[in-house]
Amino acid sequence: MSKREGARNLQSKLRPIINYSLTDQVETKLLELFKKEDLRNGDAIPKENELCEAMGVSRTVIREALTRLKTIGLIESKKNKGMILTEPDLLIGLDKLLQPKILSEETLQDMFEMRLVLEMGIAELLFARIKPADIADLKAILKTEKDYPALFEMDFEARFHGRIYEIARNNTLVRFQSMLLPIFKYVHDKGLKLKDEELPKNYVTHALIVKAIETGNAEKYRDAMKRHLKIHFDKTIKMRKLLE
Amino acid sequence: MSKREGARNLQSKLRPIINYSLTDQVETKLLELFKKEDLRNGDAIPKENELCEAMGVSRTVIREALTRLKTIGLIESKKNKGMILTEPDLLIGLDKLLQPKILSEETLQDMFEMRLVLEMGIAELLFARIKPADIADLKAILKTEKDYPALFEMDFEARFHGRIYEIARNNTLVRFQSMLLPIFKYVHDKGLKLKDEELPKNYVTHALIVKAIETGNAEKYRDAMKRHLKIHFDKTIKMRKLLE
DNA sequence: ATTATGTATTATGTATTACATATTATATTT
DNA sequence: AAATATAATATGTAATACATAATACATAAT
Repeated sequence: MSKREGARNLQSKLRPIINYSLTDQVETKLLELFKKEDLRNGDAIPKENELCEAMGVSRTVIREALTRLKTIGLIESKKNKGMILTEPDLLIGLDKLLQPKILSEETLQDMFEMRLVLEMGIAELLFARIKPADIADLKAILKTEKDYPALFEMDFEARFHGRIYEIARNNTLVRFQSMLLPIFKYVHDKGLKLKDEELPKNYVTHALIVKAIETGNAEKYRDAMKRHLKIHFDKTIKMRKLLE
Repeated sequence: MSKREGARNLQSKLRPIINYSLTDQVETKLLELFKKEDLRNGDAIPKENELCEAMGVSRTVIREALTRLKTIGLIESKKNKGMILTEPDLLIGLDKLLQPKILSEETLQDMFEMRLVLEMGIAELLFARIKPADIADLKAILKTEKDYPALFEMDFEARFHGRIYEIARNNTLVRFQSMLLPIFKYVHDKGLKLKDEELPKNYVTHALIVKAIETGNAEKYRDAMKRHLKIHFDKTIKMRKLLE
């Protein structure tokens, strides 16, 4: 039995000690408190000094735990008023993290695919909620793209596809996809570049997608969208095989 | 013009002063530093005291800014070693936020729909990556569900649908959907309860979905899934109309 | 010479105290 | 009664000191 194996064997008998810091404990206690007291959105929470006394720790620790909760958007503090529970923004912090340099290849690929999944999956909600005025809007957007040459022009993509989610009336998705797009572009650009002549012959433009929306149904929309995104699908499938 | 309107009018001319706290500024500066220095995953960042001196603020402020970055998973600190940049977990903090009580009806609905969208949109990736062994796995899961009576049995749903995402080989989605499911269940349960006899006649079970996967293609899968999720689609469309 | 143990150093974690500052409520002035 | 000054309050910031865990280095034992 090697030294390392010996250590592991010992570990299985003793189990390593996990040392939760005071801040960790306070954070947990605070979350428990909110739950126990059934505090809602907008309700005030105890003052820092009250928390110090109640938990028997320094204000430093209390404040660090509170800072964490503020960071995830669970509470808000006003200079004299104290602190209140807030409706947290699920996408908070995401904008700071969704940057190519700090994410692994793996995660970037995951996000790339997530956008593809969303574009395809939105169809049902889109058709359930679309109104005539929305189609007019989409057509207006098309006009501004008249000489739409490039395969992936950020601004165009953001506006057009963003509008799709707006029509589907899901605000979280609207915001999420707008955060996703820069990542998508990055992964796209980094991947194997296609020469112009390699562009798929039957490339589906936004205009064709609008047509599918106007005259078709969920399946037709998806068929158009799938072809619009074809090279991206091809690319991610190729990439994922390389990562394996 | 009311007093309030007057104030608003004045505001449009003057624009309120936004007062970034020291911590805010330090946080921004830190992020800039990481970018400027092109720091990567695992790289060490300056010591707290060095940062204090460099920026001319107290360690209190530095530490509060650092706590924020730790909270979103951007850096990690070791007791004597100092701090390093880490690959942030995009889903960090989400588990603390994805709780019915602290989210608005609107956001809950958004999340409910997001799951529906993902289940439908995953089809392409699923079929691009599925292997024979995966189908066997799915069938094994079916066996454990043999007397699958309920419309939405958390554990079954989590295992079956989770496996779908695993097959699609997107780890972030796997984890995301597992966090999403409790929310989904909550929204589902809260909504109008269906009596047994109201259950759709042609309710599609997991078994039928597996069949669609085994013998079909993306469209067939989606058709099955759409019918499997039909009452949920119906419900969310009804709900959203109520919210308008 | 090698291994185990003791020691010093280092950087983060926690505690304490003090003061600054913005907001609210109260008191005062006109 | 309305405008203004004042006090009280709770968070934001600063400074200092010490605790503690991890590492490197020195030392002693075999």
